[in-house]
Amino acid sequence: MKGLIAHIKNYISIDDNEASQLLSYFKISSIVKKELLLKEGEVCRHNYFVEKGCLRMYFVNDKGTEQITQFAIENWWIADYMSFDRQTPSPFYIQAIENAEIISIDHLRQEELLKEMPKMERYFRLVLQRAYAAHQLRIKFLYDFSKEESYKHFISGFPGFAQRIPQYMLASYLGFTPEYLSEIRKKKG
Amino acid sequence: MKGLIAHIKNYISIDDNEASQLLSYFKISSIVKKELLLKEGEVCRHNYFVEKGCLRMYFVNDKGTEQITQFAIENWWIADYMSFDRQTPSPFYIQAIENAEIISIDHLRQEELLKEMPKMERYFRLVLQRAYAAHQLRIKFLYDFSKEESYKHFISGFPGFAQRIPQYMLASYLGFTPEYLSEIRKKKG
DNA sequence: CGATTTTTTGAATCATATCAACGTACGTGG
DNA sequence: CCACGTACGTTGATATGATTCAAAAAATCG
Repeated sequence: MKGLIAHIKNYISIDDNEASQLLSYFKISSIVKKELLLKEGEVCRHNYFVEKGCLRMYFVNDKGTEQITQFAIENWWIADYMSFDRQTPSPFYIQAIENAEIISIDHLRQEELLKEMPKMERYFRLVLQRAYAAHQLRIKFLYDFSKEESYKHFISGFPGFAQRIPQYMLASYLGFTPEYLSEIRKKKG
Repeated sequence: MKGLIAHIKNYISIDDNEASQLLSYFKISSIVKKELLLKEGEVCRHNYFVEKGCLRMYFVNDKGTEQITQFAIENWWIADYMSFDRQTPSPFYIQAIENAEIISIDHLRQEELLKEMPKMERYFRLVLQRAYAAHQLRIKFLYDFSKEESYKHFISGFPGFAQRIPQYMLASYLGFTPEYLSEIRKKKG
């Protein structure tokens, strides 16, 4: 829970009393590589915070290929917010790609928390604003960059992260085939 | 201001007193087609709500082509949130593509508003959560659909809207060329 | 080690871009 | 309210970045 509390303190100030109040709303769990937190067709009932490890969000397309839409590493929140918001079935999977420690809060408990501690509205607003801002930029990159540029940009933007995941997952996230990624890498060294 | 107040009331309850308090924080303005609210290199100082009309957000790529990343129509908020958050220069333009009525609030005033009326944190959180949710789905569509499917999906998802904008803008938003859009349309009658 | 998972190769193919030219529509000022 | 100019849309030929498929090579794991 250390990571989450520290993260919250980056955005709003809370005293020790409030911090311990918070704890009762969240559940911490260890999950193993490949474990699924959400499956296609299920409702996304929880909002997840990654204390440690790495998750991916993906869907399966018509051809049966897994398409990764996002990763979540330490200090990121992840959920299918459309499904979470409306409690409707999700088209996505969320899966651990490393053993991980996850803090979760379900939809109802989150509402209760926000009722009891309205200042947490500010925390979540700021987290979502930052996430939305990142997505706006991501859309720009998707339109602006060739596949090769996307790869280079990712590598330099998240140094070290590329080594944590198989290349075919990176290719999937960047929107091209593993074969083509292989070709890009060959070209450069 | 009617539209904004109604929009806020969809998310939180406010009494007449609070509603009139709100008014003093926002500024309403009429802008004409082609007018720019934000230019590349400027800081995005305002958060904009569209009461009437239509805006586009775009950037200019290396080749000098305008790439549209989003539209904003009635009842949508728009800003470059990275730039707005950190008050750093934006890579984007925001422009009216129809005469429009816009409600705006600058970064500082928004903070003052949130201090005076903390329940507005909830409003903005919910707005951002919905916007982020829409972006998550948009990323999925970008990966899932062929260009032709993107077009069909957009047309059926926003019936009537395609008629409000030139086709080359729709092509730009969907990530392909006007020539190719023309070809897609030919195929279908 | 052997078994599975991941990465690389190369050839054929496809979706989409590019460019240049022509056709159409539309709004603005005379 | 017409005519002109500019903005928008279409066409077809050619080019290209990226995919597909099948198979081999390499890395990782129990």
